[in-house]
Amino acid sequence: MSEPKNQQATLSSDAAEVRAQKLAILREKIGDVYPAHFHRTMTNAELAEKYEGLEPDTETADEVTVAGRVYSSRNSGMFIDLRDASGKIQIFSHKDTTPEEARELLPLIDLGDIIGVTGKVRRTKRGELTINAETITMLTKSLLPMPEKWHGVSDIELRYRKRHLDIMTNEESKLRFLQRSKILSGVRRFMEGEGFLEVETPMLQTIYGGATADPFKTFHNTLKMDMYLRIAPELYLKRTLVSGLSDKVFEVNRNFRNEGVSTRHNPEFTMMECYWAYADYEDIMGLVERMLETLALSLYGTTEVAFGDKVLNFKGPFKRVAMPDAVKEATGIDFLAIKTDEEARAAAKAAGFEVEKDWTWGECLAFIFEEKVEGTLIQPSHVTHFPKDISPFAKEVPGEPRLVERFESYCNAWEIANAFSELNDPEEQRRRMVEQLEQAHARGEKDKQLDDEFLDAIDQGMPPAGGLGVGIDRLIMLLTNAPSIRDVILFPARRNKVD
RNA sequence: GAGAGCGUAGCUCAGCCGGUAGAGCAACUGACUUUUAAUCAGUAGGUCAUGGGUUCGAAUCCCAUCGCUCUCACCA
Repeated sequence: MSEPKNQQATLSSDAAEVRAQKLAILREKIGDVYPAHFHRTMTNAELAEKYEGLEPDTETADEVTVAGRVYSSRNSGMFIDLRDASGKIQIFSHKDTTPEEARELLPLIDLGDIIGVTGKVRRTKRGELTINAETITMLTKSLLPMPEKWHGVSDIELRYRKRHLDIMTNEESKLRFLQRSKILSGVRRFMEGEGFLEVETPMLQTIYGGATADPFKTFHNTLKMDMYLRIAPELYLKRTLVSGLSDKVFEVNRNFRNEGVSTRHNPEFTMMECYWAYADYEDIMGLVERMLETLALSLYGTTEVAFGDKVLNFKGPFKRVAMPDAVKEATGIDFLAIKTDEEARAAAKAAGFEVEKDWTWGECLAFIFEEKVEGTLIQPSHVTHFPKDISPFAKEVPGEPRLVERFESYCNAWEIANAFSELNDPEEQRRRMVEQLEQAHARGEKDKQLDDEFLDAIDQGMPPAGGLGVGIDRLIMLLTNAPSIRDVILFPARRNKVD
């Protein structure tokens, strides 16, 4: 709708009004409803662990202080389930054990409020670890109702727009974001274990490059110039490699691409890129295998990971297949026997593929690969020997100059990694970048410029190296059984909505 | 960008061969009191996304707009 509705509308619902009234009463009664200082003696999980062996129907003299959000309330507040990030604890308030002053607060406490409780620990005869409340401290009054307690928030739009409600009420969602953090730190730990140094390179760039994608453009006021959010860190990481700071560098950070949004694409996404001097693309294959295996093991204790109705096995070594071989097997077309672009197009056309009339041999090969092979690559596998035409930063395969030492790792038919033996011949690099630039300009991409600073660094001499990029969000999807990239990004890109 | 589908109470959902809006949870009032989605009785809550049209009558049919989802395209 074009006219924004009054924001007050959401607050005027009964539940919210009642909460506002309760807040006013609380302010009158206890003063500060949002106190700055409160210290718990332990988390709910620590409490559960400490008293794991406490028998049912047993009281202790141990006094503890806990804090958390009220998730449910039974018997008019006599039983309250309090949750902090670590877990749940039951609070018991009864006239025999809880002073009048604390019990007076109970009618003013709503689901979703954050409270602190001090009292003695016991386990009820039903086996529930419980604190007999002696003091109750209001820490935060919630002015909005909690989502339905049994189903949580299931409206997909709400789950993405109000992620706090999603995580608050959906255990699966909470777990997935915990796993995301674990995977991210796992990637860093793995790379450091392999001897890589984490570095940070610019996200704001004056010349964008390192991939083919539309950038986000912005403007620097003081420098008075256009800048771009990076589409890849590649060129800066290579300049770092030239420096000799480390022979193994990596970066985990956001890339930005001004393109389509889908279940597998978010305009900003997390990429891990690394460059390894004196290594080649085959060394990188081993690195990818070790990394995925390590991550799966750290999450599940096994390399077998459920995804939808499939089971993905990340145990290395992965299957390896050269792109021309894969295409030959799938279609019978032997690209290595085809000499010219024209013959390649004719062969593709004869096999029923619609090819553009200016496509090269390599473009035809890659197209047929995507059409016929990509979708079959369910278990983790490496596809090697890419056409040079679509790989401006990779070294030629000795004896077959139309192919390069490049591989992409696939899983569940998605590309999850892209790696090459990095081109370090300055003259060849310049030729290919000029060619790429001309193609970009021909496409109407007029902002694309030649990165002279990068070429200058390559002129200085970059050691032979293997390089790798891993799409971390997709990797997380695979490792956490998430059907959409929005399920693994806390706040995925949304259209603005005024309601 | 194209196609298909969806949008009903704070939340989860019924109702959709057109006859004037319903349940559960949450809320409120009361009862009960060692519960585990507590229970019982009652109350309140909706411009059925928005705007138009067809009709005696529209949540329901049609059109447009907004938002979302999926598929495709672009792209990894």
